[in-house]
Amino acid sequence: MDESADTMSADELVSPATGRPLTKRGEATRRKLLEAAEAVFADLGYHEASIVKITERAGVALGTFYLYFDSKQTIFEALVIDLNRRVRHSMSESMAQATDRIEAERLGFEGFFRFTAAHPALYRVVREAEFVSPATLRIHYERIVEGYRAGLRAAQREGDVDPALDPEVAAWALMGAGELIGMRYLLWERDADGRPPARIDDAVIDGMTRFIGNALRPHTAGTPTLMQERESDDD
Amino acid sequence: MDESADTMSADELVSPATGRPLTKRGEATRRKLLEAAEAVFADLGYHEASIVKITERAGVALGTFYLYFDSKQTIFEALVIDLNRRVRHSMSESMAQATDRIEAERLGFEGFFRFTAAHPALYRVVREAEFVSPATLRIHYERIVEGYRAGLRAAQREGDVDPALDPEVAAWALMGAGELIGMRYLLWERDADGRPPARIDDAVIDGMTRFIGNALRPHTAGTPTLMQERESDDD
Amino acid sequence: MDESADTMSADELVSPATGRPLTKRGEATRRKLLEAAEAVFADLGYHEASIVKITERAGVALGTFYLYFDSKQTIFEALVIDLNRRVRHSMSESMAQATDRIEAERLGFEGFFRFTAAHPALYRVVREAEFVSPATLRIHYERIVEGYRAGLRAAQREGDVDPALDPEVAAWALMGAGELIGMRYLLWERDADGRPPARIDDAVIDGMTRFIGNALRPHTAGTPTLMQERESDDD
Amino acid sequence: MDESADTMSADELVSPATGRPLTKRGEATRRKLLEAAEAVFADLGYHEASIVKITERAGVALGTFYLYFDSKQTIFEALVIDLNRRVRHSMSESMAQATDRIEAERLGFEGFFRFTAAHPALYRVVREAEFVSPATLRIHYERIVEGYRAGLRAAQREGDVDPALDPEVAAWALMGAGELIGMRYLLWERDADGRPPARIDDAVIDGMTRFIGNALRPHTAGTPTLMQERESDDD
DNA sequence: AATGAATGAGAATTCATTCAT
DNA sequence: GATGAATGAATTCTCATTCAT
Repeated sequence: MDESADTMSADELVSPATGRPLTKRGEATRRKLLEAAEAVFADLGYHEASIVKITERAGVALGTFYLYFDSKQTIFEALVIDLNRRVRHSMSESMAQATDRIEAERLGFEGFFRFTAAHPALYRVVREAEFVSPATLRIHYERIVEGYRAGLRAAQREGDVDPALDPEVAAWALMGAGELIGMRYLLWERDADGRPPARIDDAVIDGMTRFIGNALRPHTAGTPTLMQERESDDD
Repeated sequence: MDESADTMSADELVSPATGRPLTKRGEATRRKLLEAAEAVFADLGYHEASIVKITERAGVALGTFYLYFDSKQTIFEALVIDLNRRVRHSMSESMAQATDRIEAERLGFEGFFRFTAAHPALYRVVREAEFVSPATLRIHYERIVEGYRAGLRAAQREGDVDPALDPEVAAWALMGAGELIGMRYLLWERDADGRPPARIDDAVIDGMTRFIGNALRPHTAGTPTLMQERESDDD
Repeated sequence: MDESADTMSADELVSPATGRPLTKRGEATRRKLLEAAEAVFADLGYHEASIVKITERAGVALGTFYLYFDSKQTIFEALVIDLNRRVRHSMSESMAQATDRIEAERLGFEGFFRFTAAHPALYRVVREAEFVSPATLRIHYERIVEGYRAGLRAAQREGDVDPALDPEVAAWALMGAGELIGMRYLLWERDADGRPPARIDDAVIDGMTRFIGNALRPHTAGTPTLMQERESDDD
Repeated sequence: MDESADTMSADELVSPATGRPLTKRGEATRRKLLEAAEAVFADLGYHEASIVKITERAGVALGTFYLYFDSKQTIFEALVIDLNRRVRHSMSESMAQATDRIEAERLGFEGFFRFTAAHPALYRVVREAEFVSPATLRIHYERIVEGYRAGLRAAQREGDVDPALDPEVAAWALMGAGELIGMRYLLWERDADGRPPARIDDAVIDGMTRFIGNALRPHTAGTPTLMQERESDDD
């Protein structure tokens, strides 16, 4: 997996202290910190992690941290954005193999699962953003949904996906389904030796595929009319 | 909504300090603490919350806390378990109205959304358990999945749900879908006045209903065969 | 000198943390902290002083500090107000011995000098307030000026002090004169052994007395007309 | 006011790093640093000021600072000495206008007030020296007192000033009086718009003039005898 | 001469938990 | 049962100073 090729989007990095662009040496140190932060947050979660632990792991002095990041929260956010880029990269690489639209969606999941399996602890980092930096989590989800939605729309135009589906709603539903499946069968699962699995069990993948296929594929007849009887239910 | 009838499962409460069962007065204090904790955790999240804030809100002295709970984590766990009970109550109450199996699933979602809408900040508490007490979150999810799975199995036996679906996998997928939809359209959404909506927009509910209906309903022909060509993909 | 009788004005002390009134034990601890702070600020000045040093000197744990004071600045301010009370006490005790109005003013200085000589390092604390908490320094000066001004007014009514003097301006001038004399001849002066003097040299007291006497006493004739030629001089 | 003509006494400046005399370019950089330091110390006070802020304001790199000054304290001291020169310049320029001895003293005050009014924040810098570099503050005060004392002595010889006054003591008293009046009526005073006044109110100047005139002028008869009854008062 | 990255000691502050009353 | 004072480890962040380039 080469998604970690570059660790950070490089658009004009500047020192938060001086506001000046980084020198080459500075950029290298910044990268060391980001990599250390990734490891530490994955091991300990956001709240157990500390800046000392990050700088120790990066092999730099404590004060150096503040040359590159304003706070623990700042580096966390940078990391989430970076991880988002890498997950999407893994997903789109996977989807590129697809021969049809629905298969593409399925392969998107596989790319997602592959990333999660390769960095089991890391995906936890992303989810913790809900409690650390909600705005950043929104960005993460919205960027993924955006890809899904575009794919679903295109598939609807070509008749591969049920035209009655709302692509936005379906995209959020699919992402949620994928996350929980990933959490349940990758992060919680342990094999006989107590180790996390390298990939999701085939049976689960089959189940997931069927579920997605059902949900998305166009249906000829007898389609749902249930919602007609929805009445205004309140508490 | 009467799901808050009793705030805590009451099976033989004992003081963690003395190990003795609680007196009536003791039970009242314990309940006050739990209610205060609910409010404080909802307002501030787990890490910003503090024992002093909880005891202040409960109107008891700091030391009193440790008469009833071992630690901040303990009371948090008690709260999550309690919330789980209340969410499931809301769901099953809703499902009881259903006239058919698939509608029951849809109504389950509505019960879930209703609870979330009524206590927007509270459901955040449950999700935060992933980072505070993962074991407790598993319990929460598993209890919900259990209900789903049983429902799906029964529906499959009666031919209302696609027999090819794995009920366990489908249950996790559905729950994930529901959570993300809830988060997106209840917790993040704001109306014109910047207030969270009391309920999910009808169009979204329709979209969700279609999605679920598709995913679950039995399909006569041309069913997915895509997975046959799944090959061992690695990193 | 008994001006240190009570170390703190006692009007309803409350914990800054809980806002509740202090118990007897709490008040004792608070006093210990205040006394330690007095010593530490006097030894080291505001910026070299630290909360650890204060609590170590007080013999309490670091965290205890925050049960009684919000910050280093807060305890400093409390101390300045307290010292102000004690200086004024020393001054008014001294003035009570006077047999005439002008002598009273002179004795006021002596009371001030006596306090400064008894706590040489301490008066530095008060002056440092200019840079730490200007508002508190204003309070300090204004309280002293208030006393002066009242005394001068009364003396003017009885014909003991030049009726042409502005009592407010004269009060500030006198206070400034006293402070600098005190600084020069008490805080800077060292005797043969390098020790600060216990009192100001008589010759200086005489000089000061003459200066004050001149400045305040009514003058029969040839009084100043200098200001007539003051013209609007600007930069 | 041209007192800022040269910002630093120029007797053979050398680099503290190399010990070598400064080049022309070096002197320019040194001056930039000193001017920046003046602004930063005035804005923030000694402790809030930082070397980075000074170098940023000067538009040079952080490391450059140590080419010209040994430490933060060093540059502060250099600044105080410089300000002292400028205050005295302002005072003597003012005194040169006087037609008699006592008026000269009054005009000295006006020069002092004019400087303070023109650089309200700056005079604070000088006073802060008491806590940063007491030795430097002594130099500052002693240089001013020296001028006063000489003036008073000359005036006494010519019979313009009370011969019974101790010129040294009177000088310190006058300086203290001037400082507090300046602080009270220039630095604390705010006009209707909340802005510091450009000059001291005439009434205050009049009051001050009367005070000084009284204190210094020779008095024909009935002069103070109060001090004869001074007895050794101790604690 | 000038640069700016790196350093690390030191500061203030928080808070879960204990325990004597 | 209830109280609330005391504890102290741990955390984040600042900044004067050094030094390799």
